[in-house]
Amino acid sequence: MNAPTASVSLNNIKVACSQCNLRELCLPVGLTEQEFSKLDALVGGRRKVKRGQSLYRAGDPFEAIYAIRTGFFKTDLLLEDGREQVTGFLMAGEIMGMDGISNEAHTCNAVALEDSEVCGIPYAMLEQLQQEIRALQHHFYKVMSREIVRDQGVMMLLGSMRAEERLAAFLLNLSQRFTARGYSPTDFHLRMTREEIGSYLGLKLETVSRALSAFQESGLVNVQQKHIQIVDIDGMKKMLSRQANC
Amino acid sequence: MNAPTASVSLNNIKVACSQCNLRELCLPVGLTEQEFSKLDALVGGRRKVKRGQSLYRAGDPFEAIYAIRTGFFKTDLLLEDGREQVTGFLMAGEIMGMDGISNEAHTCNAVALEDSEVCGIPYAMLEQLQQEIRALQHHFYKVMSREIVRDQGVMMLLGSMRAEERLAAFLLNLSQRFTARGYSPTDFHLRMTREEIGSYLGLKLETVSRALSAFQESGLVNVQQKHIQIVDIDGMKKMLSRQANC
DNA sequence: CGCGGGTTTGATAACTTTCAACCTACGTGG
DNA sequence: CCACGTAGGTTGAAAGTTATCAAACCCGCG
Repeated sequence: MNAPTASVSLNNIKVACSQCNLRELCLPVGLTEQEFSKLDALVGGRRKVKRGQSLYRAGDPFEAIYAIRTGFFKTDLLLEDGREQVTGFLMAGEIMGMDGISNEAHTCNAVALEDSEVCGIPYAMLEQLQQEIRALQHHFYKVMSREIVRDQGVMMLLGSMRAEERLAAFLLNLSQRFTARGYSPTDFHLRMTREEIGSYLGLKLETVSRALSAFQESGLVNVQQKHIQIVDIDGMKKMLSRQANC
Repeated sequence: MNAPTASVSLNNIKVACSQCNLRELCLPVGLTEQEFSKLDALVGGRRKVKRGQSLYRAGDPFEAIYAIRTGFFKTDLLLEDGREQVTGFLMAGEIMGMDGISNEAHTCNAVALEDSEVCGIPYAMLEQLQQEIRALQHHFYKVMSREIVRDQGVMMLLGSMRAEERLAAFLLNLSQRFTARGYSPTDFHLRMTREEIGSYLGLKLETVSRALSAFQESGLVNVQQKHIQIVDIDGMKKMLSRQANC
């Protein structure tokens, strides 16, 4: 057993991307061993973020992007009057902070919704490494592009759906992302409050609550506080295509 | 006079980025002459798109991104039921098509709202050239990041503003972009219909029309069909910060 | 055991959409 | 060159959806 000695600080434990069970979510496939070892050297190390704490705040100088190892985050913007607009919810394997590239400062806040751990990837080094690993460059463009496509989807949701449709789309999206991580597609725990869901969906918290109650009423879901059980996932999907029938 | 012979097809006229008066909008600053000549070789050539025509459609294989030389575009998604969601309006110097990187296919349609001309930039070659010109890599990441930030702004608009606030934000955004291109900040021509504005802002065309009428009523703007004259630009800006006072 | 954040539910108000009629400008073809 | 057709725009009244305000509830935690 190679137990670490006391002199090895926990902070020095580097992430080994090559060993990470999330690498298929966050890295390109088909890297060589050599490429992996370069990558392992790049990743700056893990950082724990306690529930409620910020990983970064709007205005902070941009230095790194972050891959979530464990936990759950929201990103939001604060308006002058103190109201917040949640712009995204992020889970393990997803990448945060790319908004900061354009101005060399973050434009939103990233707040942990549960105790979480992230891998920091210093951006300057990432740009450097992309010169050496073409697959990484290609992959990273894809990641950013995916973010743009995701945002377009949210714009569509906010621009053209009604409250219940928005909530159905939201739950189905979560379901799909949990599935991709090996969790149940139909049973999950909401890490965010109704107010945060509402902010993300452009609704008030009461409206979110009412929509959930309505779904329960129709037998689409069981809601117990933050625990959601999707009973009729096809019925939920029909809520989205329903617009096609009007 | 070096008049082209008949054998010189118009299609062969290459763009010279180094000569383009929009290069400051679309390229990094500080490129060397040598770098510029590489770039000139890269850009695939101009393409004219007549009003109403598509530059690309959702589902088209992704081959290139496009910089707008002249004209005006909208990007939109078509829902199953035929309704459209406009996701952006783009003008000279702006770059389109980055949504296509993630799936190697475009996810939206790009339609010219007036006779336009674009520079196609084959994506594979762009990735290649970034290996040679670091400044280009950095710049292009910034462009994509800016797109993400822009989308966040739209999400905020759709998620937390009322009809008149949305329209005010929209007009001020146009004003600012026209200004950056040397046009009047207060006098401009809308290239899109009320319906397209409405789709972009998550409103019905009648609501857009009413909001414009209300602005005219309050002496904020003069509206004559598609010609907009902003009379009280500070008043418009107050419409946005107004939320802070409630 | 009680407090407080988060949630649910009801009644009312505010906003936006819908439906409908009418108007305006522009391009086409006689 | 003018008339007419049509797409786009404006306005009004009614309906629908969501927000707001208010009260009560639930549950975890100190």
